[in-house]
Amino acid sequence: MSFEQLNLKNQLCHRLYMASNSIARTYREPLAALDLTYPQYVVMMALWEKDKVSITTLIETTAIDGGAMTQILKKMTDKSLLNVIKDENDKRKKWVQLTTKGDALKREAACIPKSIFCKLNSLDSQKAKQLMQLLDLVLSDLAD
Amino acid sequence: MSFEQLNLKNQLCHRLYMASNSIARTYREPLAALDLTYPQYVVMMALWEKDKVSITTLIETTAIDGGAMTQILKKMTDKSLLNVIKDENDKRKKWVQLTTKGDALKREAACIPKSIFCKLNSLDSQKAKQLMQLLDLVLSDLAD
DNA sequence: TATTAATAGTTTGCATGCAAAATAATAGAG
DNA sequence: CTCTATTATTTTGCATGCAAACTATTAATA
Repeated sequence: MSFEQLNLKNQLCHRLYMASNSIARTYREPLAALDLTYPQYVVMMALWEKDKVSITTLIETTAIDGGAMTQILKKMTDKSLLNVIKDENDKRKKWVQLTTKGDALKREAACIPKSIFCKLNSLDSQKAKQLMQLLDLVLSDLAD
Repeated sequence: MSFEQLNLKNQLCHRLYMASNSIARTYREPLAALDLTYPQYVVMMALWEKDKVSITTLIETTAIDGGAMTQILKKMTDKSLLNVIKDENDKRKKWVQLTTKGDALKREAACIPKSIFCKLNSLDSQKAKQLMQLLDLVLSDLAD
């Protein structure tokens, strides 16, 4: 009885695990310059794209864990990047809104995507697009 | 000035982040049945493929953080899945070796890869292979 | 309307990932 | 053969990811 299907080299999951960690690690340095962690950067990107959203929406958009989100928003509030505002009508709900400082940070972050992409020498635009499409297939298949 | 490059939809890293978390989450249930976490499962796969390796080798093979590895091996030792043995000659070095129980677990794990792959309906063998190759490009580009 | 179900967020406990510092021991250079 | 550099592993501190329990509110229903 062979167990080739258990070889690490055949595991898509392990490739994803390594690639995801590897690329997140690559972001560490440039993001440290902005005093942001990777998940915090994801939150910022979400808000730069659409500001003033509910926490639930932010969780859906970023795919960041709800429990972690509470802590992340707390830290980002401490850094004056955003404010969390209670909804007047629905007292369960809260809104997240960038501060002027948070919005302005967008300009400093603008160069990051390109600087990362430049390190991916083997990946031209077409392959990057292809990779994203394949990842989207995985995501839609595993969607709850 | 546009900031499209910062849109979440254009971020390869965010796709990887979501896909990696998503697939690891998918493994949780089947692995819980074996009382294994995902990184512990990766360690097991590495050892099923090649037993009796040094911790350094195991870290390289699995791409698991060294600091985390110490804890993981401790927990797996407590579960009698493996033993960590000091090297006689080089007292810095340690060897990791599966127990009979640890080796036997391979038979129960053998069905897991297929059960996961079955959930990836959109991903036929060819696309899976393609995806792995693209991920390998990313990995080699970002290799230290 | 009194109850019950569903929502929106937070908290908690556990398991990493990661960088940096700390230990211990072997290898190398002079 | 010392002194120093390198190697192997552990420890520490911080930031999540995740499941489950918990709190506070609002919605739905009998």
